[in-house]
Amino acid sequence: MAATIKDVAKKAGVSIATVSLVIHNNPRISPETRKRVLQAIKDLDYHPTHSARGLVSQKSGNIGFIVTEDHFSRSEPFYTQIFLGTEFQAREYEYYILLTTIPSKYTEKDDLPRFILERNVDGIILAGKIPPVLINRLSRYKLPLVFVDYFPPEGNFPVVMIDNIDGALKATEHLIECGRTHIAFIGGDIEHPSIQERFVGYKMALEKHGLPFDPNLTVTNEPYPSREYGYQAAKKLFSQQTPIDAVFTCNDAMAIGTLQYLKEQGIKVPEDVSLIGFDDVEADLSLDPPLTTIRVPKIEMGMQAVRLMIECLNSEQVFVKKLLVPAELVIRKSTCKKQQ
Amino acid sequence: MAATIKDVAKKAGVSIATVSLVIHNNPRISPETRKRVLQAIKDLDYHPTHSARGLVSQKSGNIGFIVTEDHFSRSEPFYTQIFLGTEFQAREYEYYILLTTIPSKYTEKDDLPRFILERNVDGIILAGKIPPVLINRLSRYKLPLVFVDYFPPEGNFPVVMIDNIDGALKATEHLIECGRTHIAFIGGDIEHPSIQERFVGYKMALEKHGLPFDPNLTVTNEPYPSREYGYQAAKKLFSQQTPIDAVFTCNDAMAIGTLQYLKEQGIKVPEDVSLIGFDDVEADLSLDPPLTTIRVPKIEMGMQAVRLMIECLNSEQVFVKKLLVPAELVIRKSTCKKQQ
DNA sequence: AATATTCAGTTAAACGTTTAAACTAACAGA
DNA sequence: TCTGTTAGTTTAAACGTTTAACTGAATATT
Repeated sequence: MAATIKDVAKKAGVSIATVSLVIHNNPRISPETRKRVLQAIKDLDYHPTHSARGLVSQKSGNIGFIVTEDHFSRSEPFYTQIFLGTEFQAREYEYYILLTTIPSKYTEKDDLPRFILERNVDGIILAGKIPPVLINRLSRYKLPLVFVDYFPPEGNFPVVMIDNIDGALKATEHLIECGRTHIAFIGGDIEHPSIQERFVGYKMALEKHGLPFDPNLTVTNEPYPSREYGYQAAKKLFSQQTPIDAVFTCNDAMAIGTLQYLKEQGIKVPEDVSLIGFDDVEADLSLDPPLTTIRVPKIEMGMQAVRLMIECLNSEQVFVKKLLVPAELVIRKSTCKKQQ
Repeated sequence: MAATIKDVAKKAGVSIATVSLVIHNNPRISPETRKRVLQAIKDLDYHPTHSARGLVSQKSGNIGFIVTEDHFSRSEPFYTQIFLGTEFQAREYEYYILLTTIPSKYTEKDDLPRFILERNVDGIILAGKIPPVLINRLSRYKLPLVFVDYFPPEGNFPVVMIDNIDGALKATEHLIECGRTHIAFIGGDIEHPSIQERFVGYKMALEKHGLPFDPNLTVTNEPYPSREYGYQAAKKLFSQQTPIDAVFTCNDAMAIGTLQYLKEQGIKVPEDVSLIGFDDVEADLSLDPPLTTIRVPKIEMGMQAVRLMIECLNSEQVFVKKLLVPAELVIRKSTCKKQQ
């Protein structure tokens, strides 16, 4: 049987309270006693039991992680990486992460995650789009909620978001630094908040560098940011007569479609048209040429979410911090300096 | 504050023991009392607290999940899916999964996962290759261990494995049913147990259907089952004069490499040469033609692992069951009937 | 010298359950 | 009528911690 605090106390010749105080670095304990206790702890390989601690402290030591089923199991492991980030950081702070997936169309009838009912989490991190009805139900428990990669439409919560504007700015500026002056934007569905932000970043970069904004160079009405629609968008763009020497697509999937179209048309990438995406998905590397893109630091986002959560848990008053994590330019072979 | 068993007891006018007995369906309780208690539980939305239960029952209600860092975060979400499977099944049985990643080169010096020290898991599921030194350390705790997708070289543990032989058999038989008679095998590193098994399945299918086994049609000495080596292997294979009308590659990555080579050589897939892979990775769908392959039921494997674990936890004597989960043929466009 | 303060530790209650053992009332058997 | 049995419920201990309140000794203050 594993050692308990009683065994340690007996071995060190003190009361169990003393052992506990030593563990919590209480200054009331004399150096000698502390040393004896520490030695006993080591000898017996003692570690306080999770449940016992949890019971008396009324803290579970766990953080819940909620994500919809399809988000978590989709092929691009975006949320998996975020989850992994939370795991790393939680371990650091001696918390456990309890993951649960929920149906994408969560309704009032569906169960609440069990960890809430059993009071087995001290707070909850929610990743990606979460049905409002669930958010409502959760807010009734007075657990801190932290959102990652989703800005809840109602309520005021701590969130960790990608800095889309900054990322798009970096992408566009990179193209400008390559000497490109006719830079197109392919955006998929402009209703989507992240895409809107990326569009803003694009325009900011143009303005900052004194380039004109030409609506003819933008396609923002495709229904979905997929490869197929990337292809379609490129087709629209290049069927006009406007000259184009660079394209910024708002995600890598669309960039891949665009690339396919350009190749079919015999347009050389990166020489004739330089191409930059957004996301940094696995497929980028096996493209020809490998895609220059903006990397989203997924692991980092997860870590930040946990840090926000810890702050919430340690502070008395509710506090709401919104965090933008910067995306990073990854230069590969689909962009290059323009030959004059 | 959330309701406790005391609140329920008071509301129903019984002792807390009665409430507990009702919850555990103890037959000693009279129907009327039971009904009253159940009503009170419902009214107060009472759920027993996890830590309190854990403390008194000396069970954590958690199952640990260990996987190496690189396995979990690699691009193809193989272990993520397995993990997800464990989550689904664990939820069913009212267990929580506690995931932790470990360094791939785990040494004696590295920490044990915290959930072991804190006695916060009742058993551990280990996915993928696990360093023997860790297995040794873990076996000293008397927690049940269940392995998924890895057959530990020492010791006798419950395991869940892919039925590689059956999968390879299915793949090869599919090619035979397509009327192919000169079927090549590309295997990567034959030292790897799964690859050996797939090789066995391949040979079994040939024998079963009275086709000769020709060593010239096999490449099994590539260092690593990657796209590049798939390309190389195909090159070796097709540089000989032996006719080939189908190829079974032991995984999809090598199939992709092989496909690239065949296209470059102007060999038509699936007409001239039909091609089948193994694994069913995401990329298969965006190939031209989309790859016929053998799907590994990852979610199912995770679920099975949990079921095995539950059996371990509920049975007194140690028991060791080995499970092979069948892989499934997924027909796409890279295979077709041979034109005579 | 008497009293107050500080130091270093102990005592005991509490957290929310489970469960063996004890209890009580009703009933059956003699 | 007394004893034994059974059914239904309660009592109380236990699980392994934390921590407020307490104690006794040593030291400081007057």
